[in-house]
Parts: sequence; structure tokens; C-alpha cells
Amino acid sequence: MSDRPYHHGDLRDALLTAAAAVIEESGPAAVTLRDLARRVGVSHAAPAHHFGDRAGLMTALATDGYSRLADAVERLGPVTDLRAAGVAYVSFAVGDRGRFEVMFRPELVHQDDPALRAAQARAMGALQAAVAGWSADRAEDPETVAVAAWSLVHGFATLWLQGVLPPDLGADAATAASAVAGVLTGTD
Amino acid sequence: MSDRPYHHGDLRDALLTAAAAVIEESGPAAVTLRDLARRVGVSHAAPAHHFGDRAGLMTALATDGYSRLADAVERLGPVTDLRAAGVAYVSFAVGDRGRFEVMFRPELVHQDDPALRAAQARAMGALQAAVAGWSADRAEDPETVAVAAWSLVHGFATLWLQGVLPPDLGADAATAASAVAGVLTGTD
DNA sequence: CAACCAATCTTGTCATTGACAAGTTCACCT
DNA sequence: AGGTGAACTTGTCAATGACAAGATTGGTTG
Repeated sequence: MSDRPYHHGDLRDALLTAAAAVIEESGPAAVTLRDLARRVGVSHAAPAHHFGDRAGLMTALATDGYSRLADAVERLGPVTDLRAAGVAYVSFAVGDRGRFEVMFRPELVHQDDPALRAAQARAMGALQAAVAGWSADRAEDPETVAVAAWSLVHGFATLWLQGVLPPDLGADAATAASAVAGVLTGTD
Repeated sequence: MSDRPYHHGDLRDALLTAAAAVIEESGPAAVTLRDLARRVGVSHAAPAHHFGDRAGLMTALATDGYSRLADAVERLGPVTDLRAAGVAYVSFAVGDRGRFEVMFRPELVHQDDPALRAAQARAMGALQAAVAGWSADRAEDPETVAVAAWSLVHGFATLWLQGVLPPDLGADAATAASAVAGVLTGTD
């Protein structure tokens, strides 16, 4: 019918990239299998072959996101200042917003997917390892401290992405995140 | 056709309550105007009369949520310990999960809705007033401190709701929130 | 008290979507 | 050369959101 080749060649990645782009523009609710297919130039049922269903596509995107987050944190190495880890976390969320927004929406993905769980575990392990050195210096229970640190950076990232934070913080998320994380560390 | 009265009498509130219940069970993506209509016992187009469209219903639900949050925080009065405000915030999120989940999803609501913005402003004002006394004692810029506090409790609430936090924190969100907030205040 | 009126709710319809089924094309391997 | 399975297609169905037009009702006014 059309002159495009029957085999796309890289359809899976193309769909994931397109999905991330749609989410960055309009949020996860705007992601439609048929729209992605149109954007990439394939038939409306092609995505189902690679991902099964819509949740399958979201699962693949979230898995990809956890892997990238783990990469970013592992590149960091062990940190003694929470701010470095916080900046990495927030930078990932802002820079890879399309994936980050799906990672913490359990209702959109197949939570029991093995690949997802593995990538999730790797990212969490990397985060914990990165913060371990810092939290050891604190008086409180290390786990409570880790949860506080995670809550702080995660909350900041989501609030920043939603644009509800006061504009006085500036336009650079990393700089603002560092300042906010400094409140927890007590450094200035 | 059926024997139910033509006028429901309290359809608007009934739909909002049903929507909150659906979200608590299955998340915002599971909310369907037609399903809500069925649950409440009206025709499939009845919801549109009260809310216009799906986003209109979500907007009303979010507005309701901001009002309830503002009520909860104002009941608190001025606080000198962040933990009290944090517990109130998290308790609202966990207790009114169906509304909380919609309040921070800009893509689901009509963000420019006047009633929404008013309720939002009231809630944010109440939070800021509650924390003002506490943040004044800190060395850092008060606004940065306020953002840090908000980020911490908001992040904790969302992570808690998603069930990704370690189970060692216990089953009571308020207790865990108090402990985690204590890391920021430095009190133990 | 009757007639109206605006709000409330209904039925009917349409384009879009996700999911599924069955067929077609193609790359690769033997 | 031939087959074999993965990649992709067309076709279809029920469900949904949105819209249009009509039916019902409580209140309100003349």
C-alpha cells in the first residue's frame, strides 16, 4: 500500500522514544498506542506486537527509566554529601521527564514484570549505596535518614515538574535542588 | 423506564464520592464517566451535565481535596515543630488518597479553573502560615526551608502511597512521617 | 392555581481507542 | 531453494468521551 518498508527495523525503540516525547508534552494520559503508531509510521496494531498492551509499553518505558537512573547514580560513585546524589536524582527526573513520570505510577505498568523489578532493584541499590556513606555520620537510624533523603529529593523533583514551586527558586532545577538538599544536610 | 426518580437529588456529590472511591482502588486512570454513572444509577450522560467533561470532574475533585487539606492545616494552628505539619499533610494524603492523587496531576484537570486556583491558594497559604514560625528559627533562607519541608512531606506521602518504601517503617503512615520529618528538624 | 422556565436527567449517535484475530511480508538459517 | 518464525498488516468489536436533542421536574411568577 505505502512505499515504506514492511519492517521498520527499530520499531521498539522508536515507540519508546515517541512515548517519552508525548509524555513530556502532555503527560502519560495522552499516550495512545494508535497515536504512537502514526507518529512512527506503522500500522495501528504494530505496537501490540512488541509490548502486548498499553501497560506493557509503559512497563518497558519505566524499566528503561530505572536503568538510566541507576546508570546516572552509579556514575556518581559513593558520596559524602547528600547534595550530589540529590542533584543527580533531580537532574534525571527533569532531563528524562518522560520516563520519570511513568516510573512511579504503579497503576500504569505491570508491576510484577521481572525486567521492571530487576531494574527497580538496581536503581534502589545504587541510590542506597551512594547515600550510605553520608547517612552513617548521622545520629538517627540510617534507614530513616535514607527515607528522609529520598523523600526530599523525590518530592522536590515531582513538585518541580508540576510547576507548583515558587518561581524564586530560579530556572535551573539542579541548582535549586542543591540548595534545598542543603537544608537537610545542614551545610551551606 | 426504570422506577428510580428522575432527579437524583445529590448527583454531583455522589459522583465525586464514587470517583474518589474508584481512585483509591485503581488509580485515576480507572475513572470513567460511564462507570461512575452506572455506580450511582444514572444515565451515561448525566455526569457531563455537572462537570462538562472528564477533566471537569477531576477538577472538582481536586478542588474539594485542596479545601479539605486547607481545613486540616488550619485546624492545626501555628506550629513550632515541622513534624506536626508533616503528620497532618501525610495523614490527609493517606486518608483522602482518592482526592490527593488528583491534586498533583496537572494533566488531568483544568488548571485555570477559578475555583481550583482559589482552593489551591488557600491550602498553600495555610501550609506556609503553619510552617512560618518554625522556619524562622533556621539559618537558611526561609523560603528554601519551606520548599525543603514541603518536598520532604510531599515526597514521603507519594512514595508511601505507592508502596515503594521499605516495610520496616511500620504500617502507620503518621508515625513514620513524624520520624522522617524529625530528620529535617534535628529533634529526636 | 395555572403556566412557564430553567435545571436536571435521558436517549441516541459518532469518532477514537485498546484489544484481539487472522492474514501477509520478510530476514535468516539450513 | 525452501521453510520457519518474527515483524507487521488489515479487519473487527466493545467501551469510552463528547455532543445533540428531547423528556421530566421543582420552583416561581403572573
